[in-house]
Amino acid sequence: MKIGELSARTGVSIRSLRYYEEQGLLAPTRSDNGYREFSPLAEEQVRTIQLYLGLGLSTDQIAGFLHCVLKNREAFCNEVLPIYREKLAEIDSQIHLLQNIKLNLEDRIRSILDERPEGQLEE
Amino acid sequence: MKIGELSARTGVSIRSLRYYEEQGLLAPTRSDNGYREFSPLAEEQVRTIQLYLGLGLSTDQIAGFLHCVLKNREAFCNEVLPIYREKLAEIDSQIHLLQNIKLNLEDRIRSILDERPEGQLEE
DNA sequence: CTTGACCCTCACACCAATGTCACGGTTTAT
DNA sequence: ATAAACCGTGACATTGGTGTGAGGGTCAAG
Repeated sequence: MKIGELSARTGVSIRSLRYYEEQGLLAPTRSDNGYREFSPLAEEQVRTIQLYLGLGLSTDQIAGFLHCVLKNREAFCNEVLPIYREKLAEIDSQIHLLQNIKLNLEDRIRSILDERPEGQLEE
Repeated sequence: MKIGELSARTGVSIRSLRYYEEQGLLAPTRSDNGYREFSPLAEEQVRTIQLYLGLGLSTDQIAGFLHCVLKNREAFCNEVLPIYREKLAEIDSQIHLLQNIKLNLEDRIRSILDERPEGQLEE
């Protein structure tokens, strides 16, 4: 199938599909006229890519194990687990950072409300 | 004081101080030779800017209330509270997003470990 | 007068996936 | 044959605070 059909089937923009190819995540053949020709399997492949992107992985990381997980169960691809753990640690530290900011903001909001219980105006 | 001194006093890079001026957060005068001349108050001002940046506010948002909070208590600057609330909502939604991803990752890690209790290798 | 430590402006790089032009070739249907 | 609907490549924009480098003034001490 051509890129337009793959895009329509998956909901992923043509631009992104071309980008995935550039990043080594898709490897369509080329027709005589230069058009990309995708196998029917590409549809599931694109959904798989989207799934990993949704987990916050980069195309680089996905490229490291995509060929394996397309053929095997994830559990048998040794590259996956360390990447998951790395990502999890990263997410955790982001969450902590955001929670600190959140507490700080809540404190400051509370201070303002305490200090200005009425709807006072200024400036 | 000149920009180098302000940078040394605050720990903020010269590059950033120039950027803050560009964004309307600092307004140094200029000496005859074109050098920026900062008032002693600029030091506290820079610390205040850093504080708000640390809360995740943009220079644009800070510019909206900085002149007020430098003269009054925060509670009397009406622009502050809505921005805090907006930011808080944003932070909250980011935390939720990250927590969803986190749960997802943890599930997937658990699945892998369940499915592969031994240190099996492949590929 | 020279050296070195300042200062200035302008401008590109970064991160990473996606949008969006421009410009041009191909195919399909009328 | 022509228009519409595809497809191709290339390249710039986005986000936003900061790093970095080029190229060039200013000034104080020796």
